[in-house]
Amino acid sequence: MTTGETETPPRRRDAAKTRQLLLDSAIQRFTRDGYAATTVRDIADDAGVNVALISRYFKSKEGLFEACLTSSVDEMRRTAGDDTPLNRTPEAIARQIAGPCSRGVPYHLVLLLRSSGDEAADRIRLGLLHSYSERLAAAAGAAPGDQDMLLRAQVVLAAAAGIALLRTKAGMEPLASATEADFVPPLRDLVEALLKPR
Amino acid sequence: MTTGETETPPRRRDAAKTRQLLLDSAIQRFTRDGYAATTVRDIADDAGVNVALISRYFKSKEGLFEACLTSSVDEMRRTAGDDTPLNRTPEAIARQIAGPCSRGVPYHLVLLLRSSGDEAADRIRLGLLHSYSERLAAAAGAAPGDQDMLLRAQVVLAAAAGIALLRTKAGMEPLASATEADFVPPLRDLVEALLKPR
DNA sequence: TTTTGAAGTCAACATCTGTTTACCAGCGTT
DNA sequence: AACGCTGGTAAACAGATGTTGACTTCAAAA
Repeated sequence: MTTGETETPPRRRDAAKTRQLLLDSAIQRFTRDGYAATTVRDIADDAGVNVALISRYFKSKEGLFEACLTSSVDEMRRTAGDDTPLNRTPEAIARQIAGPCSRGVPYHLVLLLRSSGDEAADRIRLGLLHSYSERLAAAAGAAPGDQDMLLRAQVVLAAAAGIALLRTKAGMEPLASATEADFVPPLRDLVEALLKPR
Repeated sequence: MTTGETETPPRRRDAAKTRQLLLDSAIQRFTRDGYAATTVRDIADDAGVNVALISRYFKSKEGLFEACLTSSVDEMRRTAGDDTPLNRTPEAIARQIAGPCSRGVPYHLVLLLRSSGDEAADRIRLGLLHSYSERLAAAAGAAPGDQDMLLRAQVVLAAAAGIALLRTKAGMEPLASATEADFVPPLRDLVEALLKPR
């Protein structure tokens, strides 16, 4: 055989699809390795396209990172979104936090933790974190403007982010290989304790 | 005046002190910006010495990072150390987590979260995280080998790390500028809920 | 079929980054 | 005072990295 691999047909030209391919690869890399440790060549290779296309479609590496954040934020709003607050029992919240760290809320939270030093990216990040924590506070039955409960909601959010990070990165047992079912009971306790009506 | 700044006398020659200067600057940078986003020139400039000294005293950037972790771990063991478990009430634990994020446990935890991709560094990190979580579980009255309680202790640790990270990085209000006193009540609730004897 | 514009590639660029090598300067010893 | 050792500096190197501009190739419109 002439080519080393199982010959993929030369990939029909499609700007939108290529853009999405780059976006997906970038999200994976940025989430796993962080902004600074990821090179545009890594991303392009993962996507199987040429490096120059990153500059073309996203203007720059920072532009690509912003696009990743925006995409992640959108998907987060869609999936973990604006369903009725009544549904958001501690159990349901805990289950979201405990979800698989390869996708879902924990996955997005880890990306949200990544920083590029770019100001626009920081605003996007802050926007989601803040709105999410407000929804969390509301779900706990807090009146709008209840700063104490808002702080507690943000503590929950921060805790979820930290847990997601350590689950994937540190390899600390038994946390690293605990199943979703293992996580729900402690996390339910955590959410209940922090978000209980006062 | 001939020099632009308030003339410091040309810094007496002292290898140990210079080494420590580099270590301090490196810890600050690595903690704030992460491993990949920090350059050895940044560190050297902060310390006011020549870049080449990093290679001399720490062999390489990775060597310096390992030294930072080791130093941080040592100090953590010393300060938040092996005092009698009886003293470690939920209140005391919460107070440690709520401490100033510019030093103390939260500060060290953020550095511990940083990754260089280096295997030796990962071992150091993992070592502390694991031993710390075991002490936490023991303080909660868990029998040795109680995997369930160990998992809960690691959740506490991860939560503390996430909170420390978001406190310093994201600028999310009211969390970012909450005082130590603001943090203690919610964190006491968190610790009690997760580490209560079962 | 020819034309045309967009999709994709290639190679070069300027800069940055970690590291090394050769050199200089202070301080104690003899 | 001369020596030597060690702390410190400067400059250069090789490789990596983000970005750009010219070029090629494909597919649809004319």
